[in-house]
Amino acid sequence: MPAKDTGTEELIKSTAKKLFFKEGKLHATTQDIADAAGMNRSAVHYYFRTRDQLIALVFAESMQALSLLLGNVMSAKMPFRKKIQGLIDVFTNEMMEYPFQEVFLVTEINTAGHDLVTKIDEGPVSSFLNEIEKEMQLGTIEKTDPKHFLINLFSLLSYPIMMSPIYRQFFVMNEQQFDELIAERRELIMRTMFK
Amino acid sequence: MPAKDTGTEELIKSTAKKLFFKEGKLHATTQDIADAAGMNRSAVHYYFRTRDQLIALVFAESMQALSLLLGNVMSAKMPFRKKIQGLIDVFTNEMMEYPFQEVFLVTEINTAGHDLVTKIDEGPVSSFLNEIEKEMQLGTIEKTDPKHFLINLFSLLSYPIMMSPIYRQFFVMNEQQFDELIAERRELIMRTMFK
DNA sequence: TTTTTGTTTAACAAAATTGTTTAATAAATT
DNA sequence: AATTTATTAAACAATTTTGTTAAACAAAAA
Repeated sequence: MPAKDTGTEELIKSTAKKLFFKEGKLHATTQDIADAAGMNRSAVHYYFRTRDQLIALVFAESMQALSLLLGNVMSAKMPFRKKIQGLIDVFTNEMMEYPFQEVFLVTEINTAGHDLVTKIDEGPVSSFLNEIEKEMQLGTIEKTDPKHFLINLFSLLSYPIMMSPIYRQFFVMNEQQFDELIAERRELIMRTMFK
Repeated sequence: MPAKDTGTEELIKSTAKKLFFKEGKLHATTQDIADAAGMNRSAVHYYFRTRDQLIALVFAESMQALSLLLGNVMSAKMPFRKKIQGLIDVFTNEMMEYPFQEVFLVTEINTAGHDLVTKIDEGPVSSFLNEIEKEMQLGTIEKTDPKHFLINLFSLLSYPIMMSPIYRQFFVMNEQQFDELIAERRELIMRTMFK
């Protein structure tokens, strides 16, 4: 027998993620996925039974990965400023690779009603909120609900990238020009968040 | 004959918008729309022929409406600060009513490849960018590419609302609590954009 | 070599979604 | 009142998408 080959299963998942997260094709069918992966559609069903199960898995893994990624940076032993710099770097990279991941997640929640509470570790976030609050008391950053600080940060990081198909047309820029604009933002966001 | 009744046609469109923009059900079928509008699915086809045409129309109207809404504020004869205040108010209201409108637009562009250049009036945006640049020279706001100023503004306005299903779970807040958080942001965004 | 096991595909079947046609209905016009 | 026109809905048909089954295939184990 062939040694239990995890390759194909992984290929299907990563292809699904490519279509959903990279290309923003939220309506991709199992046929679309099979085509993009260069295989028969039955393989998709063989490994994941139904489209819904594949999507549920992609959803769960996406949440887990994001949670882990952010959790690592948030709970790292670093000075606050460095941590924010880390968050900006890590999250910008993630968004550049998967611009529509969050769009997929929110749409899935809206349509299938997934429950992500069980899929994320609240710990790092809640202790990071405390850290933000301390920093506010130190006067490094403006005093508000620390949730606003986090929301602002992710807004400035995510929105421009996930909405790039709209804003690229709006500002009449090609993909490269827009990428340069995004690159400028790492420093810009840093300046905006402090002071 | 019955006087050409625009009521039903409008009802179908507004119901489609409700599903797409308000509830974020991007996969809504013609049956879903008909059900939500309380009518037979044939009516949808009678008025719009195909699902694609209905969606194309909803897309175009959405772009037009947004363009008009923002254009009006941007080209209003007001001091700069007032104009930003106006943008914040108008856009927050729009987002509160249709949280997933932009998600719909970007997904449509990704899947159907709509071309929105023809659907928006570039004039107001480009002259508003000039106005932002002048303000930067006056020193009211930080000096960068004025596009960043606009992108920052819309990021802070849109993202938290369109991602609320995720962040509400993230921060363990119910709908009302989150709405209060959003309400606080009008002033917060104003403070963030200036200084 | 021949089993056994896991993988891939083709063929089939079922379900969901879309689109059309035709008939019924109702209101305005002639 | 008869006719025309616009609307609605039921019935039907076509297409798309999903899911299953059975056979072919390949590689490891017996």
